[in-house]
Order: sequence, then C-alpha cells, then structure tokens
Amino acid sequence: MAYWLVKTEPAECGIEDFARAPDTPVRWDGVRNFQARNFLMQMAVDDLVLIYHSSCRHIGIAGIARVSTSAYADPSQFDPNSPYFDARSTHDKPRWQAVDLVFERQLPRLLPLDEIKALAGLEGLALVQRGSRLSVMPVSTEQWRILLGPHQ
DNA sequence: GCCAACGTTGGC
DNA sequence: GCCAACGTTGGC
Repeated sequence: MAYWLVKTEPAECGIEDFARAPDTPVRWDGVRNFQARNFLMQMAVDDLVLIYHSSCRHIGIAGIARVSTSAYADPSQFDPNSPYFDARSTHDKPRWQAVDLVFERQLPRLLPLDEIKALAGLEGLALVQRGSRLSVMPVSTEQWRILLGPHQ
C-alpha cells in the first residue's frame, strides 16, 4: 500500500466535506498538471491520502482519505460547461485522470504548514520544497510516520 | 528545440 | 492583494 498527499482548497472540497458524508466517494478531478496526473495514475485502491488544505486561513494537513477507485478518465475534461474542459481531450485519448477518494478520518487537530516545515526528515517531500506547486505527490512510509507522529 | 510570454499556484 | 516561482504555450 502506498501513501500520497493531495492539495485542496477547503472552500471547494475540504476534509469537512468528506466527513459530512463519510461513505460517499469524492471524485478527485480537475487535476491539470502532467506530473500530478501521473501520480494519480499510480494510485491503487486502499492507498491512503493526506488531505492538505491550501489557499485558506488554516493551511496544513487536515485529515486522511482512502483511494476507493483507481484512475479513470476525468469526465470534466469532456464537459464544455466545466472549468476543467479540455478541447484537446478525446474519449479515445483522454488527457486527464481522476480517482475516487473516501473519508478515512480527520486529524485530532490540523497539522499546520509551519509545523510541517519544522519537522526533520521531510526534505524530500515536494510539499516543503521551495517553489513546488505539485498538487498530488507521493509520501514515503517514513515521511508518513514523521507527519502523523502519534496520530497514526 | 529554444525560449519569451503568459497564466496559475499558493504562501504571505 | 502581492508577487515569486513555476508549467505550458506557441512563434520561430
């Protein structure tokens, strides 16, 4: 089983939205970056995913979700009314992928970015690398252990 | 294939 | 709201 981290704006879809309907899968769509997409495609059912809140008041890791469906063609790329529409995508050759995530649990308290940056051993994590904007990234077992500490 | 221009991300 | 840093686009 692998570990991941995804960024999201809680105003759009945060851990609260997962927690509100814990049995309903959330489609993780709208990823429009090739590196992030490639990581989505590597996700497998039952992988665990850290939900990171960005561009908001309280920035940090808010909870954990589980992959419930491995990658499939992101339907929003075919929808002209979607902000994620991509005219270059065809059903034969979709450019973008989505996965489904389900709520696993919320952290007892948000792990803020400044605390994450203060942890030793996370130098390889894209989240804390200067200028990195990657929105889907792998997390090693060791990084997972460091991030969750007593909360795992 | 280069690279300038542009749009986006995301912390502050 | 600012702006540094980055990824993508498109002319050449």
